[in-house]
Amino acid sequence: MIRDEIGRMVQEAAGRAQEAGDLPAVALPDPAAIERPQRPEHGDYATSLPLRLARAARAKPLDLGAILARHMPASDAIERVEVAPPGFVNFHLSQRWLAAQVDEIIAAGPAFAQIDAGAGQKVQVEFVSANPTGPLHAGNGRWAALGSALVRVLRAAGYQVEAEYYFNDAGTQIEVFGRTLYARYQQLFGRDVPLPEDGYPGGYMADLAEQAREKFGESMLKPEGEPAPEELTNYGVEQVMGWIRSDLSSLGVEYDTWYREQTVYDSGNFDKVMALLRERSLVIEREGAVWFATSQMDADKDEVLIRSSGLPTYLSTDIGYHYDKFITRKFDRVIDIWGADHQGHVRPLKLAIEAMGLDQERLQIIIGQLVTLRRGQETLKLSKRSGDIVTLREVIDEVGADACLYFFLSRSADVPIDFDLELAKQQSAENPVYYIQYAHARIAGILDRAGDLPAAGDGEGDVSLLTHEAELALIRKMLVLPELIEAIARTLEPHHLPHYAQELATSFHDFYEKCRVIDPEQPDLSHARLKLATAAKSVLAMTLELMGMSAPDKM
RNA sequence: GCCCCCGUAGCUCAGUAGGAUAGAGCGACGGUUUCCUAAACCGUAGGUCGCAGGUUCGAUUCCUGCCGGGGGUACCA
Repeated sequence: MIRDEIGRMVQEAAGRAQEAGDLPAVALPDPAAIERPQRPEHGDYATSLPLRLARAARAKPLDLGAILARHMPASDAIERVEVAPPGFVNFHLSQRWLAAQVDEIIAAGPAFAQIDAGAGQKVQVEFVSANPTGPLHAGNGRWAALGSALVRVLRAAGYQVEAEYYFNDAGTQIEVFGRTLYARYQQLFGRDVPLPEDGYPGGYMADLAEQAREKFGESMLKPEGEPAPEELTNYGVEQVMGWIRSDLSSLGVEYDTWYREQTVYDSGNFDKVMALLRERSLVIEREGAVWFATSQMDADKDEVLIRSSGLPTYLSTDIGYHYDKFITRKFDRVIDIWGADHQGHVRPLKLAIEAMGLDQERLQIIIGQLVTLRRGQETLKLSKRSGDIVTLREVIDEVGADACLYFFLSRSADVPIDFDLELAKQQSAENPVYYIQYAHARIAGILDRAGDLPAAGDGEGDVSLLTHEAELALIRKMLVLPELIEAIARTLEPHHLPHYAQELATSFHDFYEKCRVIDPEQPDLSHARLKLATAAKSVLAMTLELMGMSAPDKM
């Protein structure tokens, strides 16, 4: 990345200046902070190092800037180095170097978006992980979009990434699910059985019971008063898991591992981690329950691990699950994406990680604010337990997978989303999604017609002919992608991706208006522009792919 | 009460580990097509960055307090 190269050059300049005695031996920031100025006249990159060093060096920022500029190593990429008040050093890329990047981008192909920030570190990203007690609802789509984009970006950034879905196929909610299903099933045979009070009221449970009847006939019917047969519950859970997988798949979201909660027990990891916590005297028994003594650590209250009923809590299995992630499967880093309604679990789980003797920092939990769904004025509930849900499937069918991904991805995880289905449908015609995809389709159209053009003088097209402002602006925009990937991998904030895609499309559309690509009168320039279009198509496609969106050749 | 997140243009939101004159989309208003897709382009209007202090050469960005909104504070997940 040219940005990093400039950073190294600035450091080198500072080092040389110190050797030459022009700059006092003050500590230099590592690495030198390179920014992108907001205004074009301030160049492509800038550093405020002079302002930062002024105090320690007891010198005027402008003088320091001049010293740095004087000691900057020569580079083909940089045409001009300027010192600007109050103490910036601005770097202008050379037009020739910029134009040459078009060939570089084409030659690199997908590797253009590949950087090595991760150095092969093993990272797991776990997301969605909704209970298999009902179909995914619209809000779950947010975590699907965010998580899958993050996985792709981290891979591009050189991490070895595994995407994982955690199925809570054991525990209280499954038991309730089973009772509800069995009640629905019995009703089909005329038994007057009420739905459990705490059960799942959604209509899909009745559909599921109907399916069960088709499969099992009445063989699941047990004598009155007996509990729900395990086989029926398992059947229901498997069905729901199938729905979930297929919904995610139609969003283009792929997982490497579908992990089952039951595995935490079967593998012995649950017992191991409980024993570990006991060894460290962090487990106490009180009021008939077993507690994790987090108040002895950095918390103001203890947490229940095993209820007085003997059943483990969600927290305790999650602790076992994370023991499995770190100890058994040896991930260097684990990223969990949770909704804000789970934020209370962050502290206790992190304390458990610490209790295992691991650095808390290895577990990063992204807390995303919740999605509320509305249809016009009517606010819709997004809870399986309250019954009336809007499924992710409905949203995908109504607004399309691409628009859905784009919408969920374009907002920071820190802000709640108010999703208006009516509005989403209305706006789908003038959606940014189409704006971006249209740019890709436009290029495909141009490349299709390129055959009509006479051959270029040099046989392939000399990119140094690309000197128009709009051409250079497009190239500059393309060069942002690797920097963006680095930033997203560092901040775990993929919402920059849609904004970038939009800017890139704008740069292309602007170029398209101002520079005619296919012009038989100017074959050399045309071939150079075809290369630029080819490179832009490639970068656009990579950006769309990182978001999980399609890049159509025709619209 | 305590903890977490948010408050930026009429609306929806960006602002990339404090930087130089705060941006985009939509909406509003006005323009652009003998020419590769007008699902496009160009222009105009629109802001005391919730309020008040503090740190700093410099704060939308960091700290404190207040106001407003969302979430959490269960032997639910």
